[in-house]
Amino acid sequence: MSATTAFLFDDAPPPRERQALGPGALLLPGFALDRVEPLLQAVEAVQQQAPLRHLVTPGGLRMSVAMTNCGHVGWVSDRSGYRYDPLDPQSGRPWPAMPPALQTLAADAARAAGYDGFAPDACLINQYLPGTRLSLHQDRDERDQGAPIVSVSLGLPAVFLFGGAQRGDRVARHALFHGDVVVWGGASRLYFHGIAPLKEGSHPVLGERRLNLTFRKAR
DNA sequence: CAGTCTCG
DNA sequence: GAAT
Repeated sequence: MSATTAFLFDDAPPPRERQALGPGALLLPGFALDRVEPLLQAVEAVQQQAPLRHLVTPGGLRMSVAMTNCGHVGWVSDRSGYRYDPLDPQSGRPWPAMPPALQTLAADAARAAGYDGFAPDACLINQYLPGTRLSLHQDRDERDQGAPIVSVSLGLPAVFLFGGAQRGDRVARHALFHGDVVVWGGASRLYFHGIAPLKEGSHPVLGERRLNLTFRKAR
């Protein structure tokens, strides 16, 4: 048996190596794994100040993802459109500050993907329950579109949809697991992306849900 | 407008 | 591609 096919018969999954998803886009498998506990503790603290809630699109439709934010600004959607807001519309107070554990992870992951000096001012926290999806979209509400996007997956696995610059471009599907980080910038900064409906399941740490942390430099 | 939806 |  060759070394490259041995994994087919092992108990352990094959090693997952970093993978280019597009020009300037990289999947870093397990990059956040050794920091999960501090990350979850930080997220818990944020949620306590700014609870997860379902936003409404400009068309008036309720998003299936439950969201909250931390950092200087937070991404919000309502009947008037999308925007980054320094205040949590639900409380009228500023979003919780971005915990150092989150800021550091985002900067480290960006650097590992070739983006030095990433200093996010916004962290969107998305909770997916089974059935939750996020339709194909672009991240284009950031004033600073030179900075990359850093996305951290925790809990249940998901299928990441990664297309191209045009909505009609071919869409690739990539499995994302607990601890994975995806970074995209440069030529793929405005690429369409999304999450397929989450499959049922239970994760040993997070239970029947997936958390996604998305870091942006909005201004 | 459209981070959703549905039809073909 | 329509919708709100």
